[in-house]
Amino acid sequence: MPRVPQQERAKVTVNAIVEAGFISVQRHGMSGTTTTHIADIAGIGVGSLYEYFKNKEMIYEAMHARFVDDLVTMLQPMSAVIAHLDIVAAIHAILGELHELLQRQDQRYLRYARSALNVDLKIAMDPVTRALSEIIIQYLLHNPQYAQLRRFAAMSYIFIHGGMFTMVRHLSDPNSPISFDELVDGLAHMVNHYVLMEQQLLTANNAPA
Amino acid sequence: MPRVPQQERAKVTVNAIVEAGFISVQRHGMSGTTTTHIADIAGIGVGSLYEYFKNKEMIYEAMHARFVDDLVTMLQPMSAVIAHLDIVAAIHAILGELHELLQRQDQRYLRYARSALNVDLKIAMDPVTRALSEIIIQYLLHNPQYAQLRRFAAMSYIFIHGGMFTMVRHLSDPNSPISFDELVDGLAHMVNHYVLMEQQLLTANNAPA
Amino acid sequence: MPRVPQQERAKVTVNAIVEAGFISVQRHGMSGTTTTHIADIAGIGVGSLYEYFKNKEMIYEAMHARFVDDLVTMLQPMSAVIAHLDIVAAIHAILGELHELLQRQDQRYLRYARSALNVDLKIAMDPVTRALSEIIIQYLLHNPQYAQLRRFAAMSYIFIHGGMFTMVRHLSDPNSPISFDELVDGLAHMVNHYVLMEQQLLTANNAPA
Amino acid sequence: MPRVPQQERAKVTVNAIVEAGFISVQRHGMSGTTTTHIADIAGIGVGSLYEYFKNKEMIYEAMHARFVDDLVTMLQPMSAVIAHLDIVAAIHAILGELHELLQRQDQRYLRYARSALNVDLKIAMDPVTRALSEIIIQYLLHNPQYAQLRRFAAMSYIFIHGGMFTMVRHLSDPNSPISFDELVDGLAHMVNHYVLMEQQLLTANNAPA
DNA sequence: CATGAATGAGTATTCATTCAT
DNA sequence: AATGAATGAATACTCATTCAT
Repeated sequence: MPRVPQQERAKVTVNAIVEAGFISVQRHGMSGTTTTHIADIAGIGVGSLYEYFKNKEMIYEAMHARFVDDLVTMLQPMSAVIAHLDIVAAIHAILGELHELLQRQDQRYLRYARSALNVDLKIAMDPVTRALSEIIIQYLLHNPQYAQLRRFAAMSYIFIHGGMFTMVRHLSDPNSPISFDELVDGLAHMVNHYVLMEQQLLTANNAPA
Repeated sequence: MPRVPQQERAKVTVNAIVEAGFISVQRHGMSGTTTTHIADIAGIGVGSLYEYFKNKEMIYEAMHARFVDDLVTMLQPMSAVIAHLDIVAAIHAILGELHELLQRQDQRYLRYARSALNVDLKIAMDPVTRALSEIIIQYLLHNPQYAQLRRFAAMSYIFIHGGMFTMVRHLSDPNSPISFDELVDGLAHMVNHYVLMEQQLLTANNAPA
Repeated sequence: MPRVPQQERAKVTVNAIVEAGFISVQRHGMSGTTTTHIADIAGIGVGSLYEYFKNKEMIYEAMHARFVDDLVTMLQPMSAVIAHLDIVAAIHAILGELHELLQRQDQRYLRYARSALNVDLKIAMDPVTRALSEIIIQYLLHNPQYAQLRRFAAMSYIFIHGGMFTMVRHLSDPNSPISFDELVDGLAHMVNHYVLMEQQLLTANNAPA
Repeated sequence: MPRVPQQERAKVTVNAIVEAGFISVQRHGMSGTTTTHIADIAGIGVGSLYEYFKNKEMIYEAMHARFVDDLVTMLQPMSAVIAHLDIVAAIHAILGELHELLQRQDQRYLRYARSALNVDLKIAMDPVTRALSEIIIQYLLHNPQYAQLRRFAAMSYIFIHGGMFTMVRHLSDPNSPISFDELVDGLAHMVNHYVLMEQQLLTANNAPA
């Protein structure tokens, strides 16, 4: 029965375990990661893992929570800045930050995402979705001309899931036929053109005087 | 040492093994699949697996090849029909076929893709990319007005990877916030609007003579 | 190094540990009992167990001593009363008390005996044997007609071990073919008939003068 | 999923595992027995245990079945002989055989019973009870004078459980206050006197006309 | 060709015991 | 005295792979 970390020392240990989890996935992949690996990297005994985590699965959950948390932490403060950019620049900004996050610490999160983005895992991306929605809402408040887009939910879903996956895949693919900048530029214009065209169509529909 | 199947009987066995692989992944998931499962389902002894495949990994490779092959086989004949459709209808047609393929045989391929589409596996999607390119080329020959799109490679990459992943994820997600039709419609209009806007911009650039 | 409890507080703790031992065996069985369980129930830290007991085994020993002690404490005062009963009533009295002891505190001792009465444990039943002997001696002093029974030691041994085991087993067996009263009655008459018959035989042997 | 042994070789292995189980319990006690011990003694790999037994528990079950089976096999043919003996001789005969069975192969079964007779284990002694009942019935057919004993079920229960346990305990106790012969003699006369006295009482009740 | 029994290195998990605070 | 975090040896069980028949 995993204990709730009460002492400061314990919190340090819990943190070390999660860190070690990322490092192990980085080194051995997710299915190649063993509890012994994690314990060794964390510099603790195997038994200690089970002081704080019911089982290996719970360590992965904690890792995922950390990942999502860092994603959200990265996204939240961007809202204010992004609202004043045009769509292409805004997406460049967001994906640039994401890129930096994934590359951080020798691609720790990229390696993790590569294994975890397997659709099997019931990855709760909800907090990320919510953080992005918040950004979009702020954006729309500053750019009301985009306010009546159709297919809003679907396009968000596609952008979040497809965009994330494509980016992780691209960053992991040494033989990609396109450059990273081309990918980001593509995603940005994909959104931009969609929005522009929608706006145009809506205007045309409303104008018919 | 796995032999190359020379007799007809051997080909039948190899086929049975690959089939059994899909069925096992369907039943137990990829990480829950064992060589014994596969052998049992295929109706042969475990030892026999190794007559035709060097190891388990090779069976997965064969399964992937089969999957890609079926994807390509599905795509190729669509070329002719699609060329005469508008973009939205064309994408609906393609994704509809893909949907049917993934649902086939009690979601055999969907279950497989769910496990396999994690970025870890060096899934060679090249043949699929090539088949799609062929469709697009045929499309452009019939619709020369779209011929000078910018970011062609990037958009293909995004569409193939992001689209595929989003679709598999959506089909596997019981709590998706959008319907399948909304997803397909979203993907179709994403492409359509991009193309229309590009065309408009290009026309504008070329006109002002 | 376990200290001998000198302070009052320490005695309280030792007692709490032994109590906790019984409760844990009751809840989790003997092989399911861990030092952590015991410490938690006793409301102390694991480390503290080792202040008073060299190891887990010693806790079990203390529990056994307590059990035997309570058995003896129960038996001793019965001597006076029993001496005035006939054999059947006497045995009913003794087994009735034993029954009550085993049922006490939600079958605390019954659960313990169930695990402990396996022959592996070198359970020292000597004090119990001695207490019973004392009862019998008192009984014989008041009932001199039974004084020259043959096989006295063997019958005591059989009664103490076999009787105890059978009773614990019966109380633990939900599907026993006989009722508890039948069991007690059986044990009582087993002894009674033996004694009566012996007496008869002895009288016959001594009489023919 | 343990396979059903089909080849002759497999049956030999299954047998070797059960044998090894007894030997390991003999050497290390039941709780000291590990799957590795058993495999080593059986001269096979650990994995092979699990080819034929779902888990360690199932091995113990097989051992118990073997033990009960040997007990029954020992008892069954005694019926004919015993019917012609007086009660004391009959019980001596039965316990003598039991003694021999427990001593066999360096006390293999004795050591097993010592651990297994723990009341915790839901040891199904039913077949043994049935075999003994058969003996008793045959005995009564030849000795109709004993036919109307009261407390028949209870006395059988006491004799089987208490007698068995007492015997195993005695054989395992180096400091027993009585000899084995005294024990057997005690059990025999316990039954004999009970029966004699019952007969006497019944006769007295029926006679007084 | 085919088999399936045998294998054993590898894995997650437990728990009595220690010891720094 | 008391604690509880840390430990790591030990354990049951799995499964890809081999090889004698």
